Amino acid sequence: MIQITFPDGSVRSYESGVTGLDVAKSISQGLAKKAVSIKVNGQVRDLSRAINDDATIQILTWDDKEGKATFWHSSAHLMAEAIEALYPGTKFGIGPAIDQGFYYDIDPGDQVIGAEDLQRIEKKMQEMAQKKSDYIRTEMPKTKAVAYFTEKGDQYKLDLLEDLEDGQITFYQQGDFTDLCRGPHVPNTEIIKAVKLTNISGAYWRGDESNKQLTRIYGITFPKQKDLDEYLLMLEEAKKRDHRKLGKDLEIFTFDDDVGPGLPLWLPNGAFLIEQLEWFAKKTEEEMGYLRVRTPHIAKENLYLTSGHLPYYKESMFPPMELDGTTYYLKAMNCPHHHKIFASSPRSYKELPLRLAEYGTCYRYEKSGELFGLMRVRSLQMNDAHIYCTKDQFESEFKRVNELYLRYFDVFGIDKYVMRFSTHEPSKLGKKYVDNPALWAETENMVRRVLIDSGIPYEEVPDEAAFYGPKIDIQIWSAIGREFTLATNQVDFAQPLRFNLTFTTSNNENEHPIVIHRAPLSTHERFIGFLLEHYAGKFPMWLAPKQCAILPIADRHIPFAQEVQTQLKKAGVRSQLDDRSESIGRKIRDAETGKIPYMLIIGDKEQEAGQVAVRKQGEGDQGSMTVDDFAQLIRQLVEDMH
RNA sequence: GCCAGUGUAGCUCAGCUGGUAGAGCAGCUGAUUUGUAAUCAGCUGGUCGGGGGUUCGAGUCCCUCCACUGGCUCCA
Repeated sequence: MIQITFPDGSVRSYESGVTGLDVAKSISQGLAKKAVSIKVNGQVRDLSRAINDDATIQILTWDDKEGKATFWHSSAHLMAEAIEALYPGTKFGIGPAIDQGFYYDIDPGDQVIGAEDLQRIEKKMQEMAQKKSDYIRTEMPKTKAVAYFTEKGDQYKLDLLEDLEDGQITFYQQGDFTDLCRGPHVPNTEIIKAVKLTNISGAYWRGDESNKQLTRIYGITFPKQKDLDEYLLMLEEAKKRDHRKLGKDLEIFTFDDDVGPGLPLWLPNGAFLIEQLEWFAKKTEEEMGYLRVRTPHIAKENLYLTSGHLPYYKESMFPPMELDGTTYYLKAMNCPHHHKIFASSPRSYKELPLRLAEYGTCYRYEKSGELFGLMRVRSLQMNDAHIYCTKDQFESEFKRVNELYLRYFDVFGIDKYVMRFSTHEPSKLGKKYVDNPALWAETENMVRRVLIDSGIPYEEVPDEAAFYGPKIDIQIWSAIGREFTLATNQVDFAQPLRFNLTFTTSNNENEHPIVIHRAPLSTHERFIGFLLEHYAGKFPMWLAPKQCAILPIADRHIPFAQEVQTQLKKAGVRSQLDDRSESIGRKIRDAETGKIPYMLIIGDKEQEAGQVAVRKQGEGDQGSMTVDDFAQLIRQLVEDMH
């Protein structure tokens, strides 16, 4: 007999060799039906595998994150089975579960699988799922596994096998499909009730651009049709938040073929947002001791040779311009210009930390396939600043920058993000990274300490640092789920050396400062794209281009409405007057869909009482009040930044 | 850049197997003067992404370029 400990701490005795499914059944039939896999001593396994020793277990279902992973991984196999049946000779790469579903990378050879094939595959999967095929786990020696895939001619699986240790290789089979796989899997296909293949795209084998591009098919499956319906509904809702749609509807920005891809044109509403953000950033930065500078959009090649960017970054820069025998580049980053400002006069330790800030305009030649609305563009304006400090000041300066981030995040209500701490890979010193092991270790430790001291949860990712130092990034997700770096905060001990930036210490010695690159409000482009989605177009009062719409009921109310507008303008409230000969219902509808926070309805009653009837966007009638009271309400909301 | 797809009026979209463009909204004009999410009528508007080809004839078929979309790769 063995002792099995459950998540609630209770312990039961079972025969040695009992399977996960038996254990689930012993608790309840319901659980046994829902169970997809089992966690045994922290390791997720098939329900059918025997448990031979005392163990702590947890039966996993669809409701568990790891249960979903099992479910989707098995679904990927089901999709592969369907593809093999429909497109014989297809070779298979990898087919993992992901956050929202699964994918399989396949090589259909000469056959082309396009979007219209997805429904066919979906149907086949549903048919196959109903056959209730068991997922059968087998083990075989590597030599036999190699022989199997050699016979099948699947070079991808052979490629994967090469990296596996000798010994027993596990396979899973369901129906006629057999796959090299670590597992685990659901007991049988029947549990997969609803299938949706979401999209199809290319993906390089093993993520390497120099490898062959395979066809990747993404899908998602559910144990109930209702879950799928809900998921599809959620996708629809997300599309409504897409900044590209909102940006068009709310007249924030546009693109034009004659201007060029990735070069946004800011419409008046967008320009207003930019100016409000700049006002806010400048005010905040001034409070925190930053000095504002301004630099040109281009510079000589030499500047980027000195900075070290050119070899690393050339592909991302616009092609050079030749002027009078000299090569110029459009700037892709502001730091070299700022370093030159630091270098423009002898610096004393008494001046440090020196914080130079600029909403600098940069141009980056992003590959055409990478452009994405406002989130990924070729002209961008960065909320940039460079802080030059001594090693002793570094930790407190870095901390101050973090505090600035948190302050901003509080103002904008940004709570769904991941703080990512990127460190270097010691074996790549001198290649990918500047060769200064001591400074890497020292600064990485300082950054880590700041994060821990501030109690900020973070994820550490090795080998993702900038070439000049470690960094932290704030990762966010767009409405349609694409990941972006919103803000960044980077340490740089390399460029001060390259530019030979120095300051005089209190001992009258020359020393190199450390530089912190920071862009807490990202770029105007990405930040406004993010805000559009974050607020679903309903900007807080201080950012709303129009704070209220004045809606006269009949034409005879227009003169009073104009008076109201004048009065509001004097009080600093931004309004828009709808003097069309339209019904009040229509005017309200247009203001509602235009996401204007407040509507002021003016009819006979209001005119007589010298008041306005206030309606709040999305909420409805709020009753009447005087214009002064309304202006006061708006001013208060602006002040609270709500 | 790569793979797959899309590209018809300002916007959202019809247009079957090739016979030479259509709706709703927006816009303009007029009527209407409205009480909390679309008043009515008339009119304007497109070298069907650009170029080339096949054909008696191309929005529809082929080639090519451009842009966009979904991913991959890469990054604020």
